[in-house]
Amino acid sequence: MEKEQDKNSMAETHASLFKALANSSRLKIISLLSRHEELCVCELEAALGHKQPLASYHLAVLEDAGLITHREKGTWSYYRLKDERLRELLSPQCCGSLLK
Amino acid sequence: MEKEQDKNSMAETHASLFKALANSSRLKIISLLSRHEELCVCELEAALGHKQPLASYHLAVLEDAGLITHREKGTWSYYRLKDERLRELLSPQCCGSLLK
DNA sequence: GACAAATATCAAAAGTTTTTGATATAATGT
DNA sequence: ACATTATATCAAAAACTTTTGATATTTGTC
Repeated sequence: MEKEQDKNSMAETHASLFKALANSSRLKIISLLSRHEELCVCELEAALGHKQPLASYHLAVLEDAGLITHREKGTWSYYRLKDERLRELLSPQCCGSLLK
Repeated sequence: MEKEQDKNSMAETHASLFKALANSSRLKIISLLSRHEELCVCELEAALGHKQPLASYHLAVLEDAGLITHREKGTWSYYRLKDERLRELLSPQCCGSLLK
C-alpha cells in the first residue's frame, strides 16, 4: 500500500550512501583506513595531499553516512572504517578492489 | 611501483560509478528497469513524474556509466538494465532492496 | 507533403558540493 | 602563563550537477 513511498525513501536512503562514496578522495580515505585500523586527521591529510579542513570535511561526510567512526584522544581524532557497513552495501568483488 | 597511480585511478573509476548511483531518480530508473526488461523514455518519464529532457538526461548518465543500454526502434528508445554490472558492484543484499 | 509523437540536445538557471582561507577550541609541552 | 599542535567549524568562492524551456531530428500517419 505504501509501496510507492517505500520505493522513494529507499531510493533516497541509498542515494545518500552512494553520494558519500561518489568522490575519489573519500574512496582513498576508505582504502587507507582499510589498511590501518585507525588513522588521525593529520595522517590522512598528508596521505591525500589535502589541506586539513578539506580532510576533515571528507571525514565528516563519511561519518555522517555511517561508513566510518572516530574516537578522540587529546587533540587527536582517530578515524576507523566501519567495514561491515561497506560489505553490506558493496559486492565482495568491489570490496576486494577498494579495501586493502 | 605504479601502485599510487593504480590506487588513484581505481578511486576515480569507482567514484564515477558511484556518482551515477548517487541520485534517487536514477535509482528509481534502475528499480523500474529491474522490473520490466525494457522501458521507453516516455514510460520512465511518466513513472518518475519528470519532464522528458530530464528523464533523457538521467538515462544518459546511467548509460555513460555502463549501467544500462538502449536500442532504438523508430522514434522510440528502449532502455534496459545491465544488471550484471550492478551485481558486480553492489552486494546481494543491496541488489535485493534496489532491484525488483 | 503536412502533422504529430518520441526522443535528443542545447544553453541558461537553479541548486548542491567541494575547496579555500580565516578563525576558534582544546590539549600538550615549556 | 605561553607557544605549539591537532582538529573543527565557518563563510565565501569555485566547481559541478540538476532542472528547465526551447529547438532539432526522425519516424509514422493522414
